[in-house]
Amino acid sequence: MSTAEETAGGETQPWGEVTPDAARRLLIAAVEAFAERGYHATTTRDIAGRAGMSPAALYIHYKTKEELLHRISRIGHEKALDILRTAARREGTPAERLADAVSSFVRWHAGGRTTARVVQYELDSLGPDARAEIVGLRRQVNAEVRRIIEDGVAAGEFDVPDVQGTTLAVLSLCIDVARWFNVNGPRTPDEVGALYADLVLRMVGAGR
Amino acid sequence: MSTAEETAGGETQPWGEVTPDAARRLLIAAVEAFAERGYHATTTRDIAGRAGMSPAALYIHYKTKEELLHRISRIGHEKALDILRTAARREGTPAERLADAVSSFVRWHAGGRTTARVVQYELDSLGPDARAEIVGLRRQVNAEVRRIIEDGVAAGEFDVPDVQGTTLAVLSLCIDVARWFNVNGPRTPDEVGALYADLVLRMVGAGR
DNA sequence: GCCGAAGGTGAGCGGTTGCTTAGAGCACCT
DNA sequence: AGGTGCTCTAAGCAACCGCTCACCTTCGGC
Repeated sequence: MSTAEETAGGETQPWGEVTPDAARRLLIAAVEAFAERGYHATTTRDIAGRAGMSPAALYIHYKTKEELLHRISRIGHEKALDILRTAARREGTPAERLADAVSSFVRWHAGGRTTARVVQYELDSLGPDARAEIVGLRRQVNAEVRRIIEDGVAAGEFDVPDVQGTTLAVLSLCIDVARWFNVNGPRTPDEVGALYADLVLRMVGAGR
Repeated sequence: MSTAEETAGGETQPWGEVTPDAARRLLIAAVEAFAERGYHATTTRDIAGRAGMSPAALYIHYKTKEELLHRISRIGHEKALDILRTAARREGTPAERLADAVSSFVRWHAGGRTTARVVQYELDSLGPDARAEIVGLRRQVNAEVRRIIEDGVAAGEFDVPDVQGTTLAVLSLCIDVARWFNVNGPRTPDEVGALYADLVLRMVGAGR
């Protein structure tokens, strides 16, 4: 009851862990603004305004504008990694686990497009230290997908000449959903997830 | 001889059509700056400085900073469309044409990553009118790929349940190369192009 | 030798940026 | 009643932004 992770609306709200209420409102406002206009085109006044506060209130909860992006990026990557881990470590054949990983990963990028956009496309706006931390999380994301593909190859279920290259392509395909997906478009996140899971299984030669 | 399209270095230079020499230098400087820092984080002083000129010189050749981005985006999209058209309209089986289209499209995104990054990821930084024009070019890009896939389906060579969805996925896969490709990484643009052509043929079920 | 057009510069204008400061309001403890 | 944090605001500072303007140089045509 305390930290609900979903709203009735539909978009996931994984910001339950951001504890002072005002800090969470500011962070959600920042996600929306960054997703719409990009990090550099967003002003601290805009963020504070969306949260219904004065510009100075931002600096009570965050040291700089960049710290906001850093927090958003870390929490988002941890959520993405969690989704992949859950799918990768469930029981089932490699094909089932890969399909599960891709469809849920894509659902997250499509359904939470606002968040995913910031998380995936504003990495370069972070300073060196923060970026290094996020790059570490990305390596874990890569490793998780790679492991499923390696398992499939080892089991003789997949036919993949270049495991790392294919891992990169699969992740790239999923991540780019955040760029083109349109909430008012013809497809639901579920449909895109199902389509992409099928395409990825073909890429690894799982349909024999 | 007059408008060489390639340098000995390797990266394509399709800016031969930008006619006053100073205007071309400014435009190339802008491409580099936009690719590194993003449009909004780039200052006109930075662009002019890279071109070895004073900040005011920019406004002799371009009305605004946005006009620079618009020009870059239009020329880049026309080049990308040209690459796809050439591959789509050559003779050969649909599988050969699709592989050709994907590998050359990917080569362009990987080899000219600097340009491709600006072209593909700064669309939202354009104003409404300029964006509308570029969106029109993107629709033509989509149509070109879609036509190859439809031809393959009609010929019985491809097995594709969702033609438009697969078209979107193929384009998305190619475009996202501009985001992750690293010039100092382990793969050459040619290698990525060949890998991706193979993956896409699997996606459309062309390997029987 | 003079001229006008074209390309370039140094200085700077109005506006906006990220961020700071001084202080107000308010719940809570003793 | 008086102190003590905590949250938030109004005002504003120094720096920087896109862009302009008055002026200088170069150069082909006559």
